Amino acid sequence: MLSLKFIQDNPEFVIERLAVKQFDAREIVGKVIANYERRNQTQIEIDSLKSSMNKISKEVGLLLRDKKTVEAEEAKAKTIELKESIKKFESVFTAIDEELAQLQVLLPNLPSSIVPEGKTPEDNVIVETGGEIPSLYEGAKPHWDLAAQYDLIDFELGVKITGAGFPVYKGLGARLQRALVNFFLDQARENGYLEVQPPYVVNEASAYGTGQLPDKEGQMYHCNLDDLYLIPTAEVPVTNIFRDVIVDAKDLPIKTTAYSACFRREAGSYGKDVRGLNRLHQFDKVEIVRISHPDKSYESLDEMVAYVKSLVQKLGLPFRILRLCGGDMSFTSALTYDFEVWSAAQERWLEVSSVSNFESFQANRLKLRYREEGSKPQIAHTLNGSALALPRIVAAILENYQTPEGIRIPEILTPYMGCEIIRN
RNA sequence: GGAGAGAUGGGUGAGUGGCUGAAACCAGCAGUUUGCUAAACUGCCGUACGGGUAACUGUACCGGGGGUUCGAAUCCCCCUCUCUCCGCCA
Repeated sequence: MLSLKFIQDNPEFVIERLAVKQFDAREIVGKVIANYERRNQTQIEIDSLKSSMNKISKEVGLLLRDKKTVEAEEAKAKTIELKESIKKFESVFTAIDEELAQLQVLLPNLPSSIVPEGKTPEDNVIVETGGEIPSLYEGAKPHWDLAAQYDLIDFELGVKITGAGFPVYKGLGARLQRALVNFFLDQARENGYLEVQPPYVVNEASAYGTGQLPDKEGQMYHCNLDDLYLIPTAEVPVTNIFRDVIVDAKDLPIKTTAYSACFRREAGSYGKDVRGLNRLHQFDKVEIVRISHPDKSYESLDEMVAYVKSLVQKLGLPFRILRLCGGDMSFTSALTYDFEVWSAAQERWLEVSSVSNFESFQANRLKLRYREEGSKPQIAHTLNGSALALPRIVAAILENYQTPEGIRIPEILTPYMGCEIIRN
């Protein structure tokens, strides 16, 4: 979330930047500033009343010690009125503060200066394309047919066990999952990311910390009995490692990676683009997360984009990188690059990664700070990216690498797969 | 699931109503001493929100919330979490 002070100091800037995200912030910014000022005024009142109160209490203590009972009683009497005023002002303060907090979470993050104007995905800017779009042979199939033909993925079995969107991977299909996860983790490690294995279930504080709560509540599976949430991405537990933490500036950037299963309800997305592996309720993903110095976060973002690019290139998949326009960006992001790979049989681009700089937006909520030698703690910047999400990568591999003889395995994966081609 | 214990600053840990934002020790930082290292000694060493150009200063915070009291880390109530033992179990 944006800091109150920043909003107060730069109201016009906030409004102008949020317009790029197609968000009209005028009313909220006005209310935030008004409430913030009222809150501070109230705090001044309360603090001075409490200060008087503390003084009197101290006096009473001293008087009683000296056995001056009468004077002590007189002093006590003076507190009655003070106490009431404090109570009154405090309830006002609490009300204002709560309203302020509610308003504050309504404001999205400001898009960075290079975010393109625009409302829909059509307005995203293609910043790079690479790889060669394969021309398939006559009779080439979409991945869901290939998955069935080679008995790699059983969607119906998943329906029986759980429901739609929970496929069962079998044989070389299962092995391909494991191969990709291992490949991605090995690459991340070689690039200096610390591998962690986080919980797949998080508490409310964590879900709030990364911004899933309060607004995206319906997108997560919730375990009622224990009031815990299934993670929609490893970003949640991994970023929350740093909640309420003050890190040493010289340790920045902190680079962390994690594999996890991801669980998403995908409420309201039925019917469109949900065939096969295109949209699942449970899928595997390797995530990279960085904590950066504010002056270096865009450098970090560039490195992460370059890293993700190296992955799709090593897999030999045709890709393009998009800089998301204001209207297509997430609530929390300041700048996002999406990676898409070409799915040759579906003849469409599939999003496989999203790499974002959140600047201080998440860190503010997380109270994630860094300390420069000898100075006060400052809010850090957080970034994350998928590196990569498996299902659509699998879809693209199956489709792009299919031949009449079988599905070839990208060379880089053959050590992990133990074979070069998937045949019947 | 049953029984018990506990939650204090970066760590260990003292503190049962007032001069305690919190002893002591360890770690850390700065300095003195020293041929180097080590040791010893001295000082510093929490966070947040306010006010102030600033020096500085007010308030809050001892798991969270409420209560008693002139005054709460300390007493009372509720909640959460952690640990130990037993049971069950990968």
